[in-house]
Amino acid sequence: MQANGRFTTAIHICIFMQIKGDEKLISSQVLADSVKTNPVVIRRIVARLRDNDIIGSVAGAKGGFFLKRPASQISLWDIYQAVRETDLFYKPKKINPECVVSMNLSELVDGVYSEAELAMKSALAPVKVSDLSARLNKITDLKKSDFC
Amino acid sequence: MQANGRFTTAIHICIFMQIKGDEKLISSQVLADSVKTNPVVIRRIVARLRDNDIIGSVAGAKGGFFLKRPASQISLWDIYQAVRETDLFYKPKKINPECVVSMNLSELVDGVYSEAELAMKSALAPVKVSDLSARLNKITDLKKSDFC
DNA sequence: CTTATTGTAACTCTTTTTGTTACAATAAAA
DNA sequence: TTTTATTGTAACAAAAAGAGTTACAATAAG
Repeated sequence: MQANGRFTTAIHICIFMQIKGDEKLISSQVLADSVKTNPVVIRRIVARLRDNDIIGSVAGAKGGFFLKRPASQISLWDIYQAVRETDLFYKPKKINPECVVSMNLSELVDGVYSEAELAMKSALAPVKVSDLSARLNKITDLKKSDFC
Repeated sequence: MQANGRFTTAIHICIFMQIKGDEKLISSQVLADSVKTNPVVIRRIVARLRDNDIIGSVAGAKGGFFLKRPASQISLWDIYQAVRETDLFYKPKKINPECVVSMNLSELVDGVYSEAELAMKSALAPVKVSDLSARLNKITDLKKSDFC
């Protein structure tokens, strides 16, 4: 899996919670079953979403998670920012002080890399969790009962 | 280093070759010194650029690499495509057949992920290796002699 | 022939990510 | 108040991806 496995899983979590978590707390175990992973992996991703005010949590028996905002106000860009660890592109740390190219490379690519990231933002920001849920509904004509 | 270390290094190589490799072959050893890595690492990246008609090579003594096209016709998008291994975003391989969200997630994110990639292309494609070299020239007022 | 170089395989080392175990903290419920 | 279900997190193991290294056949210049 790549650095962005978290991103796709976080989207999964948010869609799941919109559909299934309406007025109800969802546990990390239920999410883990849906995603086919370990509850701790879920809690780690949720921790990042919690830090970014996307998800809230309740401890103790019958505790769990809930969406902290309407799904229509959670964009894929919000999620991407919450769960990403490293920069989109790598900037070199080993610099050869005797080479003008090496010395200036970071500065040279800096502008373009920022542009690329902004471009990505412009693609991800307009898409909300609710848009994906709506499309899922359209695809599957789903009833709340008929999924895990 | 991340998955995209290759990308930045490949840009480094191309800029270096435009400035220093004018009418001259550049060896993997010289590039490795500039990048502060091993010649084999360079040859591996160059192999990808070669497969994409960005760089050509000559074997044997006094052999080396050369830009196969004018630097003004090599975009960062060309380089990105040449050296990238995995998709920009991860699509899940473990699918839970009992969960509608899991079952349809790939299809749900597919469109947005493509849009994000296209957005990135629109940022990277207009920038050519020659643009970066030109800016390097402006920054450093470089003479061919004064770098490694 | 000798030498310098690419191309590539095979392997190790390092870093990143994911998975797992364990347990304190918490709150519901009996 | 004890039991139970749950989050939060630390610590560690396993897996995957990358980068670095060694080795060597193939090639071409001199």
